[in-house]
Amino acid sequence: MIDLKEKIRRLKERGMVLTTQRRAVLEALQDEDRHPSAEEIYLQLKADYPSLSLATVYTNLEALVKSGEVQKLNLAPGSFHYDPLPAPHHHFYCEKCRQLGNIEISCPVASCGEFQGHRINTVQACFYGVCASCLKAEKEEKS
Amino acid sequence: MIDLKEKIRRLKERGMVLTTQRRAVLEALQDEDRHPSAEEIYLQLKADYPSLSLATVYTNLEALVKSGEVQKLNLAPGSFHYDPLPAPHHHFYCEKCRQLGNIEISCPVASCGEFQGHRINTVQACFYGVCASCLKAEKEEKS
DNA sequence: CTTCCTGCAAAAAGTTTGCATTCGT
DNA sequence: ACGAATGCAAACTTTTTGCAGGAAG
Repeated sequence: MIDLKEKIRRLKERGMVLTTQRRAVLEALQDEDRHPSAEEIYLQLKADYPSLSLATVYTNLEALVKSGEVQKLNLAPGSFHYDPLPAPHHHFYCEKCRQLGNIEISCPVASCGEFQGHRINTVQACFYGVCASCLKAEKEEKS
Repeated sequence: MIDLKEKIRRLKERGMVLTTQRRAVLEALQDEDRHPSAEEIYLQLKADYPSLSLATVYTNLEALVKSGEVQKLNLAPGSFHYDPLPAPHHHFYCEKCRQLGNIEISCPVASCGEFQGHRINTVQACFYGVCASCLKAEKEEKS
């Protein structure tokens, strides 16, 4: 589970200002199973914060990534997605609805350290295909 | 090992024209350990084919991906890389020299089929860090 | 000779940056 | 009040697309 208050505490500790917009971006990233893109976050928040700028969303996401509170995922073609859990874990990308989410799979790959002479900082694994709910919609469409 | 003649045979079988440029792109992708970006391929070929256009490189790469001869990798931030081996395997990306290559690791993850209700088409896993040769250069720099 | 491909230029999409104004503390 | 963040616009990067001319079979 994601502890928003704890994240905010750490940000303040680092001297970061908690603006309305930054808090909103953090709140948009509260669901640990959904990993939206910058644009998705922007569109979602635009309703409640009409003056919000897309550039601000990008700036804040970058700041949160640099602080280690958010993980930037380079898994979907065309755009980055953002994950509120910064620790490496595996993902699934639906090529139909373009949603990126977690997948529960035990892949005993050493995540960090040294390997074959290379220094490993992080790992990203992603499965690509069609998600369960899109498959269901596909089936109903055919019938 | 990559059999260029076999690839060309399959392309012709599909009714694809073998132009000078398409052959050049295929040849630039002969080294199975290097996975260059479109721009890297373009710059490499530009010396031998001065009239070559970057758009042509992109067009050909897309055609080769669609034919199943080349794999498009979405692992490096900012740009796609292209892999002459279309079967899924794991990669390593050096954050310093920005080279993408293979990594020999046995990760017994079912690559395709069904998983947790999702239809899996392909898998991409990538380790991020600093490669052996960059680490070596780093060490020599310090001394 | 017909179809597909090339090269150019323009467009599109995603992301970053500069700067004056505003907000948080 | 001060430094940091916002919002806007412009710039930048990578990739895609439209189209006239050219090459492959």
